[in-house]
Amino acid sequence: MVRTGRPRSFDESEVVDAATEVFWQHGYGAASMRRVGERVGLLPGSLQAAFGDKRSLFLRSLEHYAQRQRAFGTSLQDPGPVLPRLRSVLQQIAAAASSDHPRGCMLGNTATELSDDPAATAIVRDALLELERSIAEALARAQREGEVAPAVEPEGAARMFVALMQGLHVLARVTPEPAHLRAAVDAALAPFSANP
Amino acid sequence: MVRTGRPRSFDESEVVDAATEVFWQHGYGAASMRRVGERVGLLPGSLQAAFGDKRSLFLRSLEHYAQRQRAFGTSLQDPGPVLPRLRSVLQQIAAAASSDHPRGCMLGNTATELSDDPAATAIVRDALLELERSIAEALARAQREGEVAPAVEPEGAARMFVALMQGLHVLARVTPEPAHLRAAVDAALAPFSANP
DNA sequence: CGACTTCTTGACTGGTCGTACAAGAATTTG
DNA sequence: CAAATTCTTGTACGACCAGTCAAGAAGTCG
Repeated sequence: MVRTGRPRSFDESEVVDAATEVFWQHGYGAASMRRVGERVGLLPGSLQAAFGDKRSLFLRSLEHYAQRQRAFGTSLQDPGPVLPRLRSVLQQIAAAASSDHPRGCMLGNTATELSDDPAATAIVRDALLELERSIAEALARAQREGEVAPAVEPEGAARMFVALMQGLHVLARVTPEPAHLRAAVDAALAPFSANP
Repeated sequence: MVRTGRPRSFDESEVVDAATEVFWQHGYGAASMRRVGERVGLLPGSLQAAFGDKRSLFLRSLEHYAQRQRAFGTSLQDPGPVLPRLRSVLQQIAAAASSDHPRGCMLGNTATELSDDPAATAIVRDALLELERSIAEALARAQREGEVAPAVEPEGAARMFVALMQGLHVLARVTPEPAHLRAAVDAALAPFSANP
């Protein structure tokens, strides 16, 4: 069955990209369909026809964001030391404190704003659980290779790191000085190294 | 100068209490003045006359919330072991995961939603900094008394705990099982005890 | 009691929002 | 070329919102 009729004048994935930016920056409630439309040169009607209602477009943007986040989790599985990579990502989050308009993590933002929406929370939960698993596996491997102290319990530690990441995103919004948060990162990582 | 005229028919602090509940639960954008008014039996006009615009009422509610939070910080200064008290508050946050409608921490919620509002972020920043100082002082004292391991750096550790608290609030919104988060709490606290 | 002040009421304004819809434009199929 | 199909356009609708305001209600002071 070949699709007939007038073809789309826009690239669907570009619109999802733009919508993700808008929802990420402003949140679900404060972002309007008109704003998303203006950003890509589309009128309300076209958006509705192509993506359905606002919530549908948001959920699609959230999935898109979650998909991008998976890249970090899989990169942790690459061979080599794990703690420096963990430190790097935490410090990147802390560094957002010096940004003019830190926008946090869209997963955490959504958890905060839309905790009553089952579909949204499911996407967030799945993405964070997957990240947690990736970190736990990487920590377990690093432990076997002698990088991480034997006393560490990888699963609990991974959950702690996920919570810490979300907390740093929140604090980066109100902390003017990134060094402040880097101290928290150092304190969290200090007990993990096998070499005292 | 005695105030004349018709007296207020409502208790101002009761309205602030109610407004705090509404803003805490729904956030700034999703809460309406009418909703706050209905909760205490006031019409829009009365609210405006008594508290000014919506943002003023919100900032007052946020200050009210921050003031209540200070109680925990000062309670940490009481003599006696510190780590059990720290564990207790973290586990209480984790326990919110089993609540029907976890509403997180109003400070973190505000940081996420209103990071562009200077007055709001200032209140959040001050409250979290004060909490951080309280934790750092308590940790330093516990360290002198042999409860906390000597290798711990109290200031960095305090910042880490504040971040962890905010992160747990976020995760509690999407995590159905509190035990999941309690494992993160245990992992965070494990390296702090002086007795291995 | 009466003048004065403050508060409450309830309607109203201007604006934004999500969404629906009808008419025209563009493309494919027969 | 003509019919069918799909997309774009622009407008319109109903709902909700923050904030305003005038008129009446309820007190206090002289």
